[in-house]
Amino acid sequence: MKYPEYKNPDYAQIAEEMLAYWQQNHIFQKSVESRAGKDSMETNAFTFYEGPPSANGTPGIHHVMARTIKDIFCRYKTLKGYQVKRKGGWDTHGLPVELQVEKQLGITKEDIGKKISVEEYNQRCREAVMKFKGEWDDLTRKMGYWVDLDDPYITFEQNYMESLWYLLKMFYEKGLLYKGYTIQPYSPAAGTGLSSHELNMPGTYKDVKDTSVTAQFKIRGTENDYLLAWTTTPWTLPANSAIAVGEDIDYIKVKTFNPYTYQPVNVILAKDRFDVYFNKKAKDLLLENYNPGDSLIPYEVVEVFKGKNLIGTQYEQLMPYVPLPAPAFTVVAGDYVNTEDGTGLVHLAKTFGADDFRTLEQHNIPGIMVKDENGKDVPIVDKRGRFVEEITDFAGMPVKNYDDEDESDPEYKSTDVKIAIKLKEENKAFRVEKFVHSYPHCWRTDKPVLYYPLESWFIKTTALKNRLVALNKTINWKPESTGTGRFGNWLENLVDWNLSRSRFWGTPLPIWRTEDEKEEKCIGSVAELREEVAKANEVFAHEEALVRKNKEALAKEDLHRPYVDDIVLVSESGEKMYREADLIDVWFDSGAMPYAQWHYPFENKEIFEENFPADFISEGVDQTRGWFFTLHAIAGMLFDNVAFKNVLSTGLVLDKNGNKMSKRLGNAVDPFSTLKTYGPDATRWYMVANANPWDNLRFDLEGIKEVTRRFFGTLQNTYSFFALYANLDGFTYAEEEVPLVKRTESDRWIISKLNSLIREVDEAYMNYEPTKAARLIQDFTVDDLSNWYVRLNRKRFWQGAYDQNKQAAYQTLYTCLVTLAKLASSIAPFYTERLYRDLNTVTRKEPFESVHLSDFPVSKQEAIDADLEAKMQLAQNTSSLVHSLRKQHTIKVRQPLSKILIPVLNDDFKRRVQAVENLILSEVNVKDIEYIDDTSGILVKKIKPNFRKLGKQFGPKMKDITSAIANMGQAEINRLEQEQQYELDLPDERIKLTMEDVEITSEDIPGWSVAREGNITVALDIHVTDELRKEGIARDLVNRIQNLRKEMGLDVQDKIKVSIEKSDELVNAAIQTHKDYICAETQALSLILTEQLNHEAKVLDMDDRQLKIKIEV
RNA sequence: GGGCUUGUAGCUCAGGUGGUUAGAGCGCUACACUGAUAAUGUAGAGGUCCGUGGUUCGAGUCCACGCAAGCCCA
Repeated sequence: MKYPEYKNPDYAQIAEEMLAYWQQNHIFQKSVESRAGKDSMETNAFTFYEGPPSANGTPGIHHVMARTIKDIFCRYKTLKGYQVKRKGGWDTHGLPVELQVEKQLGITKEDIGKKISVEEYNQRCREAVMKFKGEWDDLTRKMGYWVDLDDPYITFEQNYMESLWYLLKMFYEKGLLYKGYTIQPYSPAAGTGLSSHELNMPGTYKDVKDTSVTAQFKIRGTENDYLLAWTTTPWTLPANSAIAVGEDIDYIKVKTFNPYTYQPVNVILAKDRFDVYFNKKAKDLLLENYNPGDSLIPYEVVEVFKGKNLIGTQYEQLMPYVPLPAPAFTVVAGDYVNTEDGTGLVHLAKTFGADDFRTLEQHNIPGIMVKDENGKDVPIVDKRGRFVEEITDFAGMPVKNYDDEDESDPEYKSTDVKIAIKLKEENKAFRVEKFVHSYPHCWRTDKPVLYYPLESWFIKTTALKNRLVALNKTINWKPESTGTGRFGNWLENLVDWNLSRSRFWGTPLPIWRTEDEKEEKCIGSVAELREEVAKANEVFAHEEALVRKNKEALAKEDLHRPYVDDIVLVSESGEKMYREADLIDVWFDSGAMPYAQWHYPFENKEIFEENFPADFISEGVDQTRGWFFTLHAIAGMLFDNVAFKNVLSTGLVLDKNGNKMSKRLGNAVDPFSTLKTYGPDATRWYMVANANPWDNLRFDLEGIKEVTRRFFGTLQNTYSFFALYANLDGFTYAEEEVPLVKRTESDRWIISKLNSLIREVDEAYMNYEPTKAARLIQDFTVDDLSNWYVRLNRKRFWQGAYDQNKQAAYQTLYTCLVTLAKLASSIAPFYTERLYRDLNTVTRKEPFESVHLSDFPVSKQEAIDADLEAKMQLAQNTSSLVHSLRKQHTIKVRQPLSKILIPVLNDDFKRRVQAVENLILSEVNVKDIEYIDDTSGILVKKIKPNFRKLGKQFGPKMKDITSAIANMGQAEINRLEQEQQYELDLPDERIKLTMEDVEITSEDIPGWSVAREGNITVALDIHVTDELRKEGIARDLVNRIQNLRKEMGLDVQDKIKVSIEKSDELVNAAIQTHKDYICAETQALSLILTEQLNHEAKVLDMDDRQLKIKIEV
């Protein structure tokens, strides 16, 4: 059996072949099954949760990135012996699906229930949502992402939704699910709330000219001190119940006069806003010279202070229609306060602004509310956008022009203007002016939108905030900052989770209420729903239509709208109960997947328990407040546990210029064509090796090409080299393992490096650092294995008998290759499969039919030889220096030189160089190394302070020490070396230096051309004697003959006869002297020098001369 | 407006705990190698370490304030 050899490997094709191999042999299933626990008590499960994608769009290249990361760690853990089940999943509900269907049908939300029934609409959604499942599955396979596609969880399935209901009921029973209100965009003209999507539609934001008021809020207990706050919605002023300031903003108190009432006032505003409110022209006017009505009003700054000094200040209610007790009318801190417009003090009306609501909620300050006919708290503006009775002066007035009044009529006064007039009269307005700003309008009615409290169902996440924060601290976040920063801050500033969505395609909220809202029920399972329906049907048996509808709805076996909406239940007191119309946030769907994917608790209880929480999840960083949060919230609140122990959040995939990819701009990279062109291995490798997964990736196809060439090309070349000669020699690893001590230095070195590599790569994977792992593997392959080990050992493979030395070389290289295949298999699963199988199928060293069924290599500590690694480093650096010197003098490597000189400053250094002396000599084609030490008398030394050590010790005196050491001459350095210590004179003291306090290097060898790097200095003897010249010519000749052999198409073992026409003396002598060498190298049976060659001879260029030669087989 | 991330060579990226010549690959230029060869090696050019202050004997590294880009949230 031979190792397969390939002419031009096509990596995409290799992937296709390996994919077919996996499918035929069920490798994925085996990789899971073969890792089952040895007995039932043993649990070696490594649990991974798949964040469900939505299949209503086609996958992009960023999905390849995200899924590569997921795949890497699942494969790695499998190699480490864990059983990693990966259940796939599909996210199927939500707004994007609805919008897609609406677009496709050419309808809007308005038309649902009119032009199209909810039933049909939802049916369309159900079809649309799996539209591209085929593409997704195809990509999943082609990119080598191992996930169970046959039995995925699907969020719209009845079982899945039943688990959701169960969880919702858990929340409900813990008192964590409640109905409250939230400030949302609301259109009084249309009588409906607007989604953020509707608010983002083009044309909703328009520039309008509104009346803005800077109001004066009188500070309690002062005569005439006022806080100034600015608003573009004066109609919200009657609802004011607090004022926000920025804690670090500078504020000033200014003594001046009210421009409308002319009364003296002291007003407080941000220092940065001073110029806007006070006219420079009045700066020199005196307060005492002011006359009421003067157009220029004098002013004087009397105090400057920070915002935090204002916090807690109490003020009088501005428009006291509805009284409130303290802590209302207090100054609080708001992180959103700025000084770009307004006064730097922000008026807060709890019912009419989201920030306002949140801030006041945090400070436990109530909003201004009135009771409606049912005794329920309602805002002072009704749902039609009009003031309620209690706002006596303005009762019934619309807060915006909702009555289509003619605004161009000179008599027209908006409610805002009327409020402004009243404030002016009452000495409560400091400035009133028109202000143009962008304000949202309802896309249906074109009328202004209000921010208004609307009822919603909430999960009371704030109740368990501290627990959620504490649990988060046990999670290993990659990168850490996402966990402590983005996610941690989000938890610290948690607000209750608004579950309600007014939509159609989603999981219905399982809550039924009586019309008077006094009784309610939360349903936690299908069985419970059946029971309740049975009860209702009994109580309402006389209402045939109701009973029939209830029965029909149940029979649908579907928990979606509209069926559940048709179900009427009965309350304890015998009232009818109707379902709350809301659907729940789709994030609840995905956050509940740990339970719902197993239909917990109705089925699979054990499986769930074994697989909760997840050991590992990974998604884009944009999921922080999405999936990561909902997973965490549900697990933390209901199960008092984390949902995942390790999480890697991935960055974005941008185009090569750093721009966001979009199909519209045409810079999106098609994943299918990329995989087809470059193959999945190079694509995955590039993505992982190029940047850390949490950093944004600038995706450039050129990068994939580079990876293909540099890493895969080199690895493939190394394999080809091995295969070529192993096949010739019949190496199948059948012989005994050659013990390490019997292998060469370079064998032991590469094996040492390999074992170091195993340890480091293992660590990198373990720490969820795939980029580090990829780079380590790549550097080892290219630099250590290919460019050093193989290059230096080439001859061992094609020269000489098949002896132990040669076997050691094969064994060493084989071990490196097969280990690399395993280490890299998590990232490049296809190519490494080919490599592993090409090797293992011949040797049968391991019983596995796939690299993915093998075990992760174990680093052998005893094989790691740090000293040897250091020595080889020395050899590499020294060789590099010699090459550099040759280069300077344009002496090619083929020309042998007699010696190099290396200054040695200590015995240890010398010992190390000597150990690799032969390597260096053959690498740089030099005959000898001469070591120069003190006794030679030609060494010039250089001394430098050890900054790290001396700095710690002497700190500020470093400048003096540095110059004192720089002034030490050769004699002083020698004295230090001999006595191991030295008294250093500083300007005002004398300190003792030891050898550890300095670094001594050799500077120069007088009269020689030297090269230096770090602590190595090398000098090269560039004198070429005739002997050396002849040897160089012989080598040149060998090289030319080898080229001719190749041109002639000869095989490696073919023998030849060589005739050469005589040339000058030197060449002739060279050929004669080195005849045996030339013949041996070129497989020549004879080499004859003749007077003249006929026309068949080839003419060779040998630098400055030509040579006629003839080769016969 | 807030939170978080990123900013080092033309490009993509490394640069534990501060230490005196800031590195790699690609690209470019030159040379070499030629039984791994549609490979490979060596060398060279190329830097305001985003900016400004500060701490320190010493800052790419620590601190503050900015700038730019990105994400999420308002």
